[in-house]
Amino acid sequence: MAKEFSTREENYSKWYNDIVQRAGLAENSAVRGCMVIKPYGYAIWEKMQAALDKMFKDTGHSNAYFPLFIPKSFFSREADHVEGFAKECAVVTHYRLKNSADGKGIEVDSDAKLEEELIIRPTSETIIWDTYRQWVQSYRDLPILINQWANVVRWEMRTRMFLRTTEFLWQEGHTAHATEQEALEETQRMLEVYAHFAENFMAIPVLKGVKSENERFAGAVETYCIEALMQDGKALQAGTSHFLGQNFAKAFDVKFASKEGKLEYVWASSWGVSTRLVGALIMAHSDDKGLVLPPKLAPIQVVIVPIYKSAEQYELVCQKAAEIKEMLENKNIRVKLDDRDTYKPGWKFNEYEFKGVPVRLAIGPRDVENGTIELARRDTLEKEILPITRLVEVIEQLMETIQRALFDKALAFRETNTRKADTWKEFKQILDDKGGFILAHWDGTGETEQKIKEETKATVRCIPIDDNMEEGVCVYSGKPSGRRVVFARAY
RNA sequence: CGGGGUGUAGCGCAGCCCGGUUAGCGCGCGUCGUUCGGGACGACGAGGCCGGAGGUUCGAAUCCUCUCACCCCGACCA
Repeated sequence: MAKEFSTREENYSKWYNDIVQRAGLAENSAVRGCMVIKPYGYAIWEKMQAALDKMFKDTGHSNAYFPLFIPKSFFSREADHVEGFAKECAVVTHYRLKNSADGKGIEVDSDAKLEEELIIRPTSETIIWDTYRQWVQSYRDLPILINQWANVVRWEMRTRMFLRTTEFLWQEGHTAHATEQEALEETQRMLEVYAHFAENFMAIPVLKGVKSENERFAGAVETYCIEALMQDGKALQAGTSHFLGQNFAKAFDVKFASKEGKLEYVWASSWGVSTRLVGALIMAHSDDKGLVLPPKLAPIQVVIVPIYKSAEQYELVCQKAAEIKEMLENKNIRVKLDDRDTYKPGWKFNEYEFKGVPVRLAIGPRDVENGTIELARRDTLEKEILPITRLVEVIEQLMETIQRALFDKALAFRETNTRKADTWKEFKQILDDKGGFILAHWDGTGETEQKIKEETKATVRCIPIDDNMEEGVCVYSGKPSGRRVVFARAY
């Protein structure tokens, strides 16, 4: 009996929640706004971590860990930074509990008030820069290239699984450099790393660009970003890399003696991606049958489902399946043999389909006899029967093929959903009818952006990094513009 | 914080308007048997302080008051 599954058409956000739940990625916890990331969901995050971590190491970074708590006073050091985060900080005020007077419960011990309140990090710039001050004296101490994998807390009013939760997991890179040029290069290098990761591992095409002033990170001079388009036509910021200038160095007094013997402030960058990427992955590729995962990030790349009637057949088929599993594992393919006798084959087919396993193999007595196996692709839902002798070769090939097919499909979707708008009417029309990315001229002012946002909910997603300069007039104000920027409604 | 909604079995819900004695259904769960190439079927069975507190009443899941929790929509955001 088929279970109901919401479709994207009917109710996009319900479809999304169904996938998260039914694929076993995460569930709501007892704490409002916080989720439990379940093993399968966490396995996807671990795959992301592994790939990113390697890229960070390959570009010269080391991992370290800084405290979860940040003294309140640190926050006020950088003016824009406090203002940006003040409204969403969780604060620790006490360090002890005691039994309540009526003996029925437990309460905060008012005698145990902290002298200085601690903020639970919404991001770590402040504590890291306070630390870097100790580490830097000379140009010889630079650059500092550090990343940390951590959890952060931002007290959001409305949350959605993976896309916006009160606590989330991420990585944050924090680098210190002797020159502006070097810091800027670092910022751009990491943006490239993110773009490469998104496109080659997540199979999601991204636009690289710069944020408008309104959307810039609190405390940054410039925020670079990668923007992806989801299947409902909304944009999702998939990663950011900030050029911090000397803002934090000045706020935390981080100076170094240059080769010339002059005392100068250090230049900085910071960059991060979060578990939000899991949400992006879901919304970019999945279909009405469930999750669809790109092979490079799939915790299970191939699942083998044995088909049998009798106990003898079970033995026979499972033995063959185990051999196949080993053959594939020798090629570093992640294989699961689901030999549970407690579920039927049909049930398993559906199970792995909504879990997004890229390739499913089914093997039964007939196959064992004929030396064949049934192979089904999750992305296209195509099935074929092939000789076992060709299997390893075919699957190795298929991993590449599926990875590429998902990217191509997502790219084609983005291309058909990227449109130019030259008039205000056209602009609104596109948003109402179709959504997607809109390339339009903008006068570059925060006021205009704000007005556009109020009237349409669309924002400037980014000012693309490319050479497509083109004179025009702002779609809203009619003032001159030097290039088109990307607008969209966003997550 | 505004506006709307929902709390009944592990999950999804009906019952409530119009109070009535053992509180129901589907999925899931357990045992047994037949099944097994796209979510099998039958038989039997387990599982509920009807969100919490107070009130009205001979009698409350149902009516009243208060309270708590969660969800959706808006203002903020990776």
